[in-house]
Amino acid sequence: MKLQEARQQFISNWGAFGTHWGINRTMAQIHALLMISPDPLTQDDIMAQLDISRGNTNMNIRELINWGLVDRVILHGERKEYFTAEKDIWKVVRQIVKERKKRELEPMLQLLDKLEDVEGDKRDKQVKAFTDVVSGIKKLGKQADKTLDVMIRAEESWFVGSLMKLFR
Amino acid sequence: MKLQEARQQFISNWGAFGTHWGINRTMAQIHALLMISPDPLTQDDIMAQLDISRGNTNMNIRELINWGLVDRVILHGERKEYFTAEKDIWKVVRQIVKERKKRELEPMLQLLDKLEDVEGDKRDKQVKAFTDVVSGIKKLGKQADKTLDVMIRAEESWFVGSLMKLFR
DNA sequence: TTATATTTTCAGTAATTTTTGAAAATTCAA
DNA sequence: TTGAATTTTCAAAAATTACTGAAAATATAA
Repeated sequence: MKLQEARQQFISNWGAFGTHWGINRTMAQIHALLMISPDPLTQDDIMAQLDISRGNTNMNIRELINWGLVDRVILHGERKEYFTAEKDIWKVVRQIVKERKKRELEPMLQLLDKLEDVEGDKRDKQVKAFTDVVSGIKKLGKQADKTLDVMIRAEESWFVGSLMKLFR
Repeated sequence: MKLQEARQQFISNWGAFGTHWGINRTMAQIHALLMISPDPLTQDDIMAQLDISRGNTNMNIRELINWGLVDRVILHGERKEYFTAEKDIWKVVRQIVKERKKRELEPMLQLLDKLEDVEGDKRDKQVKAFTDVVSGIKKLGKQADKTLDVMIRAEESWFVGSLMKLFR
């Protein structure tokens, strides 16, 4: 397969993949494009390569910067801003995990704390079913929270090595 | 907090949570409702409690059944079908992991295999950047694939126990 | 069988999300 | 400063996704 075709396929599939994970298609495509681009790109490069509007490009780049997946780069003597993405996939995954933990897991755990001490007789089937499910989720969520904390701090070699031992 | 309010909050938040993970709101809400319901419910119960149409209810129940998260139940001497959801959150998570692995991770790995052997000189910066990223993702993906396989087969106690040791 | 209860389908509609593009704001070289 | 280059904003339009409700299909009791 030729490079150009392979790049297109990668970008398009990474975009489709994103939509299954609550990330919008364009944002995932910009991320894909920047990951496979050896040099930083300008907003106009991205617009041209993905054939999308200036506004769309700008908003999604900004969102990628918020997620910590893309950085602004100032190039010596250039007026325009350039953008670049982390290319080490392990670092990318860690960054995504870190953000999603903060944005989703932590608020969910807070909610569960509130919901767990619902009024009513634990003998009531309805009350029991509810609190059992809520505490189960809370327990698993707390475990996940701790595990992810360690993972976020870990080096790739350490993590993969440990997992290898654990999971053969 | 009163049970009814807590249930409402749980259902509504579980729905919002789902949308961040590529699952539609209603499907996640039906799942939430069934998880906290001690007894199986009919389609009409679900329609009434979530205030949604028959068609919507039916389609999303079927989808939940496809995901292996909800089961049809025939109740002795009853004409109507009843539905129930797995309440052990560890089993729920394992089932979701299993499905997503099959639906997303495996096809992605197949694609990466194809994309990895792109034509062209490895000295070419463009080619190198592309293949480096693709092989990096493939490597991590394969590791994840193996790890998840073991997780799917594991008992909760084994998994949590091992993680505890590993991650303090 | 037949009648009735129940489930499923799906075209049309509604709601939500994404994208555009032009105007406003900002930046920076001269 | 000024003004051209560049970035940002955001109302409106387009695209996508989800939902409704009634008709069709299916299942079951009599």
